[in-house]
Amino acid sequence: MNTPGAFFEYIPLPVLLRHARNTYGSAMRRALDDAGYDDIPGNGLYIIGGLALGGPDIPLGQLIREMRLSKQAAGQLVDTLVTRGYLERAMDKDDRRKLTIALTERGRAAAATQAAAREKVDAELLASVGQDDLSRTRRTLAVLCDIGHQTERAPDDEP
Amino acid sequence: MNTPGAFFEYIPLPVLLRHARNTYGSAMRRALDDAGYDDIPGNGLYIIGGLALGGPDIPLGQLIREMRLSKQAAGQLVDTLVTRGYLERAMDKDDRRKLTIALTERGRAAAATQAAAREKVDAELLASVGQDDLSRTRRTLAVLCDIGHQTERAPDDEP
DNA sequence: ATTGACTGTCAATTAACTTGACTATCTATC
DNA sequence: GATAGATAGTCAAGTTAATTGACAGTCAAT
Repeated sequence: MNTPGAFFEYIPLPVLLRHARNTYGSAMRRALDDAGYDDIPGNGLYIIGGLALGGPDIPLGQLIREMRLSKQAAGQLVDTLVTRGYLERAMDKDDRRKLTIALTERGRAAAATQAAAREKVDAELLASVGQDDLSRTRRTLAVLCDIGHQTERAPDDEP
Repeated sequence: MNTPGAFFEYIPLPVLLRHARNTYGSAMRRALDDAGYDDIPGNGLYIIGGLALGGPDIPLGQLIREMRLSKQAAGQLVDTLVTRGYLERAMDKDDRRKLTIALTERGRAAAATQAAAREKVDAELLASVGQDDLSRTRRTLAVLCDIGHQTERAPDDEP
């Protein structure tokens, strides 16, 4: 990719997906670093972004499954995000096994920074390829996600 | 994504990209596990797949930059892949600083398994969305990669 | 020859994730 | 209602992956 269009006549789709995802990842990471939110662990972006989108009452379990992370790892991740001031834990009053996580003020600010960086890339992409290709791409990616969900199991799924 | 089409009215592109990539990742990983190649570390797939594509003389440095990995981490990764019988190291005879890595027999077999798994997903995707959308998606993803390459630096880049 | 850039290694540390065992809470069945 | 099973999360220990910093060998250009 440093020698654009060379070497590989055919770049595998997973490699393209990885680099494309990385464009967003780097942009978001850099924006957050520049704004002083430089202590968010890797998957933290996923949680913070997901909470910002899904509202404060999004079930943690759903995010965990999407991330393919064991519940222990997720617990640790939430722990550090709480420690660093991005999240708050609270008990779910209907089901006291569950915990609810919500963004703090700092968390919301970080989420806003992250979303802005994402939208900036979105805008560049839209300007380059146009709305039609963008929509088709979205649809194609959604199909790809579904293909995965038909056969997969989470890391700590019981057989 | 476990509740398809629900909750989020708009799934951010980086999230879609992540899950789409994961479809390939899981499929490849499972195929390799089933075939007995169950000791390949995460980024090992990238190296093995990249070598299979680019021929035995692909510069390691290029793969490293694509992976955004420090050279030390790359060295360790190659180490374990050598230890586990997937790669061979050799000195570059023209520039004795460089080392060349090449797939062993076992490495080629693993690469073939991996490629087969990838192509199976490719085929499913093609059957679902058709060649036109697939090509447009590829092009869109390539644009996204380029957007990233305009502004980025590797993990251990000097300022 | 000597300086500087490049390629990779060594050693130690940190970060992220996993496994396994456990508690507490809810749900369903008897 | 008791109790068996499933669900949500925690605790602790261990493993793996990647980082940092210091270094040695090689090349290219004065």
